[in-house]
Amino acid sequence: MSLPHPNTDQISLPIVLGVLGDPTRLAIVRYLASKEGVPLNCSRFLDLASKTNLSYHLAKLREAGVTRAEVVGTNRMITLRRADLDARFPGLLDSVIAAAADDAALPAVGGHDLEVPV
Amino acid sequence: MSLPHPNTDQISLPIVLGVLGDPTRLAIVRYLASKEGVPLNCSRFLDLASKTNLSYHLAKLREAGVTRAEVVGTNRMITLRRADLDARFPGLLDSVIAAAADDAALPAVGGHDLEVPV
DNA sequence: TCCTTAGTTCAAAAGTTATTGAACAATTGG
DNA sequence: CCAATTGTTCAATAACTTTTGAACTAAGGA
Repeated sequence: MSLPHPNTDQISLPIVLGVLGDPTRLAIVRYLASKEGVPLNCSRFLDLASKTNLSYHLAKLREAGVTRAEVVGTNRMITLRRADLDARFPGLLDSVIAAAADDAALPAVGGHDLEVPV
Repeated sequence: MSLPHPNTDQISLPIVLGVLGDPTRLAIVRYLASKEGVPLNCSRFLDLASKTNLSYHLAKLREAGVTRAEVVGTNRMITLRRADLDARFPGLLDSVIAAAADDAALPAVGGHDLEVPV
């Protein structure tokens, strides 16, 4: 079973901007960008919001085409749709991430760094 | 008498993104960008919304730090805060404008091209 | 001075988004 | 099978945003 995602040409600029105009979601994107390539499950974002609320924000990001969620067992592995966003809106994601990186007012995520237990 | 504007370091990324995540405001910004350097008065945007509603959207853009409004007689002359936005969020405005340029779903503005009667 | 033009403000209504807790479903491990 | 883990859905509420019309202010021109 898989979750609904827009395809690349359906990604809309105002919707993407609107979705990124929320500090919680911006923090999620920033964290995904900092671990780019590594699929993360939802619980990695629990310092940002409650489980229910995260489900809501992650659905918004997915429906806007910003993230992709793959079902793996009971997990949803989440990645940034970097290639699709770069194709559709060149430079946008990079400038947003760079701007978010030095915005002290944004909530931070992280600490428990155990993505691949060696 | 002058209108309140945030100064450059007060411009916030989520607020800017949120403000741009509205098709009417994105169309305003796109039009300002297409006439960059030329200050435009509010009535130039009347194909996008009613006068009252424009006042609302233009205030949002101004309060977010995206535009500057200068009072000249009974007019408010509006410009993009390009230098400030570029300083604060390098590349962001350009990528948004470029993306908006080829988004057919966005409302268009223009036609009556009489900014400087020659 | 009076009229017009340009834009704002206000209050109300309508619509949308965010947040919550309780209940649910699906998978995995013991 | 049972329990735990992971995440969703639902309904309710709270909080914000958008849109509207009527009333207003302030400047400029006749």
